[in-house]
Amino acid sequence: MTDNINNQETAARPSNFVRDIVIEDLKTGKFDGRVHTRFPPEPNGYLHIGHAKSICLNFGLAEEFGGKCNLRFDDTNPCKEEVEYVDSIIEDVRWLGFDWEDRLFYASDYFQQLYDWAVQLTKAGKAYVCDLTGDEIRQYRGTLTEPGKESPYRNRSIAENLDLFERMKAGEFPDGSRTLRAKIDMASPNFNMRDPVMYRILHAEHHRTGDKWCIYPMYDYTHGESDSIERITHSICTLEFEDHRPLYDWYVEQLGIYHPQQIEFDRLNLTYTLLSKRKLLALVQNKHVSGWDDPRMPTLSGIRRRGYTPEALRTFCGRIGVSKTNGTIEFGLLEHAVREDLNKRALRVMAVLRPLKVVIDNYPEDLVEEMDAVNNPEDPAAGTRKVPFSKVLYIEQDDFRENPSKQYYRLSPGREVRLRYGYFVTCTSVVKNEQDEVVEVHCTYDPATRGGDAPDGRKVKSTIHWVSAAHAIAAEVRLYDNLFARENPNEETEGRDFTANLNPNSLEVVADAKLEPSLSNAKPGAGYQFERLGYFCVDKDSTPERLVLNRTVTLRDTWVKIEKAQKGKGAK
RNA sequence: UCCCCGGUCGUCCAAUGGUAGGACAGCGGCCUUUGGAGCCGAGAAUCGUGGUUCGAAUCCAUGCCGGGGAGCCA
Repeated sequence: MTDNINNQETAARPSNFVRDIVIEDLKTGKFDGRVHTRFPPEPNGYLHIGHAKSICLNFGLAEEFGGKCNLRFDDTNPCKEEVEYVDSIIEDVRWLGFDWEDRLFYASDYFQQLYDWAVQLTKAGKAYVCDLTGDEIRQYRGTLTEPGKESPYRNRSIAENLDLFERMKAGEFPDGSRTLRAKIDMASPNFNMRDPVMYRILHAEHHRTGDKWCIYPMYDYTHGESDSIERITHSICTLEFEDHRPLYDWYVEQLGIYHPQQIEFDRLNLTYTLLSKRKLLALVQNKHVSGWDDPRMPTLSGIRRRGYTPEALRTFCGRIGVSKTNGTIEFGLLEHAVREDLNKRALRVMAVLRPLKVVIDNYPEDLVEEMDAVNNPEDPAAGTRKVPFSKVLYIEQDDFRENPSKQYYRLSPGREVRLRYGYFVTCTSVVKNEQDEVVEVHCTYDPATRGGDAPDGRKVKSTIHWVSAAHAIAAEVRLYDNLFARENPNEETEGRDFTANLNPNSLEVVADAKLEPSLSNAKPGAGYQFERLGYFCVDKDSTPERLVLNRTVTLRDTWVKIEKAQKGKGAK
């Protein structure tokens, strides 16, 4: 194990305080040189990118130090949990590329053991059955500044407690009528220690145990013991559980069982993004999005459908670091991570989102040439393909300007540009409609520049993409922007809830994009770079008749910056 | 108001008493058959005040600011 501490890979990883604790524990032999973590979601919603951070941390630590990481469902509240969520969580963690082998567990697997331990604590006088109502418990608990009062049921005899707890389990009492509570300290400055509830009565169907139980253990009572059963060494959770650690420790100490170490880190916050299961659920239920896997959602299923790769996500999670600061990561860092990954791997292809017809007047009427195009300049092994070229083409509307500014150097009247992998063409005239809009551009081409090279060495400032009109495939392309218009979607706007911050333009559907023919058998999930436009992937809504694509992310675009700066100047 | 946890470039993370460094963003340049990618460069921070020390982002005190906490949720 010392080898694991000192090997080069370890040294190369960025340090963070959780990792430092693990390294220190390995050094001192605290857990006999073991590293055993767990990722413990409650199956009450879909996983989002915030969970990815936790997954990468937990599985990553195990990976780095030759340890293990379990997947465990914290399913102690049957009212909120569903198998649909269990299934999606399993799929998402796998997709991220992690493997828990045969260590898939459920807190509900431990219900009997947990019950037995509760009996043990009761027998030891450390737990009691309380008949206070929810409201009364709250009143007795005290306030931030005042200590709580002891429950009148606190000093019941052990025999009575045992009897009542058994009858709670047997279903003799209605929901909410009694609880089992730990007998700790009603005057503790930490609310979690003011006789916390261990068990509540819930006559509810559990997605795994059915109606076997009508009492369910609380998170605080369950978590440490579950970790203990699984021999977890480092129980990593988010910051809001810091105040719960004394209770976590109390339970395992009173029980005298193996004691894992809880460590808290900061949860992920992303600009323009909401990472709260409750609010994401509301977006789904109120149809603000098409579902949990809407490509605008920060869920792993949404992100996956959007075209992000697991590699990009893992890189991102590694790069953002782990600390105890409450920070917010800029969304741009995530985008950078996908671009970096996709740039290396995505096949290039030409597609025109908003077609403008181009006629090359001096090109033979019926000639079709197959031009050689490079599939990925970053990866020679990806090879080349043929792209048909003909007299009538589509180019991007953005790539033509009748009255260009000085800095605009794409196609305009009288100017020569390169059609990528095609020819140099010069604009000679335009055709306009009644609204004075350019609907057709006429050009001449230079036959000597076939493939895009000028034998006389002359240069053009711009290279633009195109597709042959006769060969183009029509497709629907969905363009996405931030789901929220505000950097912090939680910020209230005049007392209205977070949905007031939704970006009305987060989805734009381009109904009639034109794609080069090599895309004809593209399969759902496949990702491409549309040259000069961005990364796109085939959506599951595609049919054999009609492709649907999602824009994953645009390419970095310095032109929009120049344009914005120009407009800014013009305004002043 | 009481308890807990934090405060380092615009953002996120490092520096573990010894030259404050990296990434993203922004800016300038080079290169380019993607205004992409790549390459180079400059700029940019230790919350305030005292103290300990030869030496403090780091240790101590205090103030300020931010986050979390009064579920029979997790």
